[in-house]
Formats: sequence, structure tokens, C-alpha cells
Amino acid sequence: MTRSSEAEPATLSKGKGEGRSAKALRLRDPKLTSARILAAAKSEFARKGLAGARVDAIATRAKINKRMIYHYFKSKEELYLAVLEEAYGDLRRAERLVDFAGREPEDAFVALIEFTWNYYRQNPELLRLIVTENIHQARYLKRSKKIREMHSPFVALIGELLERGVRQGVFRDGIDPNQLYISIAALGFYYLNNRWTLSVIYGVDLGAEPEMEKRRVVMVETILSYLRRP
Amino acid sequence: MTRSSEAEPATLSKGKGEGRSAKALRLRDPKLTSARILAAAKSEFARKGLAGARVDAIATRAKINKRMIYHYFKSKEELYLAVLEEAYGDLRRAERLVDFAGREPEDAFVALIEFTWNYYRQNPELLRLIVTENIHQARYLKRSKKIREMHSPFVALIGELLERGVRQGVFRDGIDPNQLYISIAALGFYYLNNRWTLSVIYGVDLGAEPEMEKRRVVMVETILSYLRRP
DNA sequence: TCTTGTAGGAACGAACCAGTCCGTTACCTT
DNA sequence: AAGGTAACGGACTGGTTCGTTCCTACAAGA
Repeated sequence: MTRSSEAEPATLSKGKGEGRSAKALRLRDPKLTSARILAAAKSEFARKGLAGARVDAIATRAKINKRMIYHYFKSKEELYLAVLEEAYGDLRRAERLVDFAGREPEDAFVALIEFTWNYYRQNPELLRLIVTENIHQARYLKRSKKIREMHSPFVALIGELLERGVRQGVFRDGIDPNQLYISIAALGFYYLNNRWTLSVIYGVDLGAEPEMEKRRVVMVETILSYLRRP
Repeated sequence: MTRSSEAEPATLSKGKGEGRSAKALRLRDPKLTSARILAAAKSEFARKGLAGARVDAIATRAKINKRMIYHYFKSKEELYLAVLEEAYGDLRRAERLVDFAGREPEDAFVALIEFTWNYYRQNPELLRLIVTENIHQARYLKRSKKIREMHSPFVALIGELLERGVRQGVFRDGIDPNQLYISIAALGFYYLNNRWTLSVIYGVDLGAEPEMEKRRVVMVETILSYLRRP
């Protein structure tokens, strides 16, 4: 019953150091194991919510023993919080990578809106997790210290862009950056998250590409109209 | 008929030696009982989601025996669907009661936006239920025949208002009523539902009145800017 | 060499929980 | 007035689920 089992565990090369060389096939890989648990948990929690998620299902999906979940994360709830933190962290990291240098305010806003839209589209699990956490009135997120440190770079950026736009005479004055960012998020988030019930009510598949594309255009136009000086 | 229902059943005290005498005291009241179950279930499902809700908790809250839940509704899931249908029905009924007669297009839109905002504020449970149902990708709503018949009167109204506004030269052309209604809903829905996590992230209580009022103003201004001819 | 951390398997137990059995009683119809 | 049915209740059950326990094994760093 030797454990030659599957192919190699992909040797998650996470850095440069890597002094061990020869032993390519890692039988024990704490980072990989906990990463696998996290990935499986993310999927399960996003799909079923906190109460609906099954720890056994996460173990099966991660192809590890359930015991390992309690080894790395103390409880179902701590695992859930870890998943949340990771998902938010990924978003913030992606936001920081967008390059707005040298763009005029209006162009920058278009890029910002489209980044948000695309990120939401490509990361449906993040949206589900946020929604789940709001059902719990952010009870778990409140516990997290990491989250509070993870400010979005977009809010400050929006502040700067608004200022420049006003100085250039293209944007109206007195817009609140926080509220604006919420509006941008809202127009995409609501659509993507609620498209299931909306599709039933309207009798249209809002997840289909033509409808999705329409939404992107409406989002951009709505925000730009609001920004422009009347 | 002499359906004298409505009368107060209230007294559930059966230990009393009080003779039966007056027939006013109803011990059995199917309508009231199932209404109580529905109300309790609405609260429980909204708070905990479908998986998180406990049938026993619903029974306790409704002050009835759990057996009655299965008497009136066949299962937890059917009860959940009944709750959803009722919540949607209430919304549609309220929408139909708004009077837009004689208003100019722009005023009518303001009224429509504010109605939506106020209704969402006053019915947080509806939002939670919708969110829960979307986690399930509208699996239960799809089963419902009632829902498909419950078209919102607002979509047709928006179509008319847009047309009149365009004819009057105050609105821009080519706006999609469906997308517009989604935008209006989105700006309020997202804020109210996600204010828990957003408050943690921003470090501000977005549920406080000054912030809520700011939101209302932003909503109206955003939509009107989009409507107005550039 | 020894210690600690990583890993798997199997099964348990206690709590929990949706749904049912079985019996009783109020109310309506005839 | 009788009889049937719908409304109700207490207690229970069979299955599930989180978290644990006991056991074995081995990898790697000290």
C-alpha cells in the first residue's frame, strides 16, 4: 500500500530559496495542503453558505483527511474566516496591480469601472462569500484584524481623480468618493449576484453574453453621466 | 358566513378552569395559524438562510407545534418557497399602490426611486430572502408559477416615462427600461444588504441616518444624471 | 539520534434536526 | 345529534454533522 498514488503534487514553487533541490516529490507539503483546504473551502462556502457547507465535503474535495482541517484551522468558523480573508486579500492585490498612470480622469474611471466589473465576473465566489457574510451581519469579518488593514486603494484614487476632474472643469463638484465607489460596485455586484432571480422574473437569461455586455455599457454610462458637469 | 374571525384568539391558556361559555374564543384558527407560521418562517429564513434556519425555531417563534408546519406546508423547502412568494407578492402589491398620475417624467422617476429605497429600508427581510435565493441560483423560485405572473408594474411604467421624457426633450434616447430598473434597484439594494461588510471595511456605520440619507440623495442624482439629455 | 510536525484511517459520540407516529379534540356539515 | 374532518400536540426516530480520539507512520530539522 505504498503511496506512490497520484502524480506529483505539482511542487508549488513558491519562491526562489528552494535549497532542497533533488527531492522534487514532496510527500509533505503543509503550504500546499492548507492551500488545497482553503481552495476547497472557498468553493464549498461560496456554493452553500456557512451553515450549508459541509466539513466532510471540503475534506473530500481537497483530497485530504478531515482531520487535517482541524489541524490547520481550529474550527469550521475559523476556516470560513480564513477563506474570507484570502478572498478579500486577492481582490486588494489585484486592485493594486491596475495601472492608472498617465490617464485622464475620465479614462481612469472607465478603467476602474471595467476592472471592477471584470473582477466580479471572474470571481463569482468572492461575491457569494460577501453576500453570505452580510447575512451574518459581518459577525466574522468584524473579528478579523487583517481585513481592517486591507484598505482598497481605489477610494483614495477616486478622490484624486475627482479633484483633478473638477480642476479640469470636466467633473462636477461635491461628489463623495466613498459613495461613488459604492455606486460603482453596486451596479455590477447587484446584477451579477441577483441575476438568478431577476432572470426568472424577467424571463430573460441575464447571464448570457449580450445581456452582460449591455450591463457593462450601462454601468460606464451611468457613472460617467453622474460625474460630468451638468 | 358570519366569519367572525379576526376576533382575538390570544388566550392560549388551556389550564384555566374558565368555562367555555362564549364562543368568541377560537381555539382553532387555520388562517391565523398558518399566517403565524409564515411570519415566523420569514424572520427565521431571512436571518439564517435556508440551511441555517431551524424548523424547531420557527415553531417556537410561531408558538405552534412543529407538527403544524408539516400540516400546512409539506416540508421546510415548501415553507421557504411560500415565504418567498408572499414577500414578492407584498412588494408587487405595494408597487401597484403608488400613484404616479399627473406627474412629469422626472418627478415620477424621483418618486419611483424613493419608493424603492423606502420599501427596501422598511423590508430588510425581503432583501435577505432574495439574497438567499440567489445563493441557490433561484432553484426554488423557478418552481413557482405565482412568481412568473407577478410582473412588476414599474418596468412598463418606466418605459412610458422614458418615452414621454424623450418626446419632451428632457431625457436622452435609447435607454433600456429593464436595465434602468435594475440600476435603480442596484444602487439601493447593494448598499443596504452589504452595509455590514462595507461598514467594517470603511470603518463607518453606514446604517446610521446621516449616511443613509446621503445614499438616498446619491441614488436620485445618479439616475437623473443618466436620464437627462447631455 | 530524538523531537516535533505532518499525514492518513476509522470510528465514535453527542448534539442536532427534519420529519413522522399516534392519539386527541374542536369545529362544520348534514 | 351524529359523524367526519381538519386542527392540534407530545414524543419519538432515524439520519446527519461537527468535532474528537486513538492509532499508525514517516519527514525533516535540532
